Amino acid sequence: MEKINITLPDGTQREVEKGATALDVAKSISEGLARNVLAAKVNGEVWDATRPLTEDTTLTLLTWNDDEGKSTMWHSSAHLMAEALEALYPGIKLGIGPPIENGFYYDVDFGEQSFSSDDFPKIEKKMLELAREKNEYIRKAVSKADAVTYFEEKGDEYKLDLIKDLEDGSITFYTQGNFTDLCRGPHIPNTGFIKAIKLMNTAGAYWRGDENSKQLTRIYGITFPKQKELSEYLERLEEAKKRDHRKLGKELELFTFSERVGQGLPLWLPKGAALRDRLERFLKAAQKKAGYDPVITPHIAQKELYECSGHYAKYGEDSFRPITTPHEGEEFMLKPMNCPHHCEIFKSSPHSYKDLPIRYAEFGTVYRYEQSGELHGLTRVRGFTQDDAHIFCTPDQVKEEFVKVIDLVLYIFKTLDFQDFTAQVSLRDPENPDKYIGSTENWDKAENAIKEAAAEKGLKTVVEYGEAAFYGPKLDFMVRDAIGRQWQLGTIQVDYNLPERFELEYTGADNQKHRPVMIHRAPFGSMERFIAVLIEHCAGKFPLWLMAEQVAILPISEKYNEGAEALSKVLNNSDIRALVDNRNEKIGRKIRDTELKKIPYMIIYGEKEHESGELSIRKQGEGDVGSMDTKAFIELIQNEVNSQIGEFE
RNA sequence: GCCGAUGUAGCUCAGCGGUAGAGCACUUCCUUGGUAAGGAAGAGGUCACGGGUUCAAGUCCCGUCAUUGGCUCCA
Repeated sequence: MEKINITLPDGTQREVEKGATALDVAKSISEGLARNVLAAKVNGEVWDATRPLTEDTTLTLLTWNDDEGKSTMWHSSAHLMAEALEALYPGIKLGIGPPIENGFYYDVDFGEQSFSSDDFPKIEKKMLELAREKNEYIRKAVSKADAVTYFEEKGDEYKLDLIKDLEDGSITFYTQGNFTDLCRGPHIPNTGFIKAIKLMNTAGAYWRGDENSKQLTRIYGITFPKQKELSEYLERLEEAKKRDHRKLGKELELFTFSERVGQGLPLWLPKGAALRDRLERFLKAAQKKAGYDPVITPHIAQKELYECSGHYAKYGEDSFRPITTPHEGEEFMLKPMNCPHHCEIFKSSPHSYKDLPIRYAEFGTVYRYEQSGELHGLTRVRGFTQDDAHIFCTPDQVKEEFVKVIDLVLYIFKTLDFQDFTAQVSLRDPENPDKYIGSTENWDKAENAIKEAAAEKGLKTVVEYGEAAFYGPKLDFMVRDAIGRQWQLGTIQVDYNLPERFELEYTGADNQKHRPVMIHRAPFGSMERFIAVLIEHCAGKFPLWLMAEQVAILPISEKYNEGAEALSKVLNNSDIRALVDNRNEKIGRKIRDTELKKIPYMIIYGEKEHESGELSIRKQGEGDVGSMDTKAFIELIQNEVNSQIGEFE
């Protein structure tokens, strides 16, 4: 019998018979491992664990602990759901059923049959039933003609549409139980690995994402190898729901919306405005140190400005319509971007290379007509404020400026406790060099500058080719919040387009005119979005320095209201935001209400404190933390605030 | 924008053809209490808006608006 060599990830080698499978290899290591193998990575490609190996191979066994193992299982789960659906709804047609980040979906055309999420339990039950049969997923290569015949007989036009684009000889079917699907695989060995099943929701989805095509019913689901993991997943979803910024924003009285004001136009309530103001002042202080010059520009501008910038041609149709003057019929647009205004500021006077870089910063409110279905709390709105700045510099200064902006972003992330983040570097699509404006030399220079700056700062980066804007490469910061969700926040973008369009120039050392490079940057991104993410990240328990109400003084009875008021004045004079709960309520009640408002510190104030001057302190979420005098308490708060904000160097 | 769901008191929700409900919040009174809900009374609603069906409509039907889960989009 012929032998082949298997190299495992730890470098060890094994000799097995030709035609052995990854599962066989797993068995030769341990039975326990074999029971957990979902798929295998064979020379870098994910395969069925049951597919025969025919040549020397480097092999990684994939289990539930590997992302590829999970997605294989979810892909197989999509097939299992399709099998259950076919059994329960004969005659349905199937679109595509891929794994996604959390689970899988399948797009289904139910034809005349009615379907709703009320049917989920029935389907889940059927899926479990089929899973217990431990049906194997069997791979079979078919010719294009046979594939077409199969789905013609089945009458599934979607699969036929898919086959149309496939090359003869590359087509495979997978069969488990009574269900056969067009599929490139891979799959788990059998359905028995699927132990816990939950269908999540349904949604309309166009065939091939084209809104002119038929709309199918997309069913989302997720499966696990253990019931316990499903429960944990559902708990995490519950936790996310509790942290939802829309819910907390209402409870903590941060912001609201009004139908009469309009969709996607947030109204900041006093506490939310105070929070936002504190964040803005924090960034302004850092930007001052970093050499930014604050500027202020109006909310509207002549349409011509955006024709010049090119924004009108690209987005004009999907923007708020222009505002017109009463008589002359001049057209003005609500500003969708601050950059054209800043370009005009740059142009207002001549510049020498000695002036560069020039950094104009503005908390600029912009308005964009987002599709109504896209609006979502504070994360997707129609009017929002960018912590915008535009840096005008020479091509040689790009890297240094990038490094400085990264420093600023890192300072913010550190202060607000976003510890887990990655930087996405978006570069040109090497296949389509003509898509981009600006010289190849400048692009090379800028792309290298970004990569070098990111490397110098030790950022964890992901490089995406083809994700650059047509006007320049960019660096986006993706943060992971406290419960593991990813959000895109800050962005730094190089721009060759606007300096060109606005004919910006500076005089170089050679006494010639040169075109500056522009860098757009927004460390928060937008105040709205950032605050939404911050709320969800800290579950509404903001760091002390950001809290609108830092300390609640709770008098034991009305007799001590006066003393409590006096104490609050002392604290307020030391820049501590304190309030007195002077309601006619018992202390237990006041503590409870204060806890729910997430106020970080409480001072219980009664006879004992009034006499001794020693304050009884409670910390939110922790309870009684002992007593101290007023001076010590003030220091405690001030030290905590100072340690949270730190210094931007 | 498209498909589905939802819209009842400040908030969370029940009611689903026959006189608008609960809990919390709010107001007043009683109580003046020591570490997560003291007691009583009261006030509060054109049941999102506009049409229709019906003797009778939060309740059934249609439209609009908004919210929401997705899809498409995102300077």
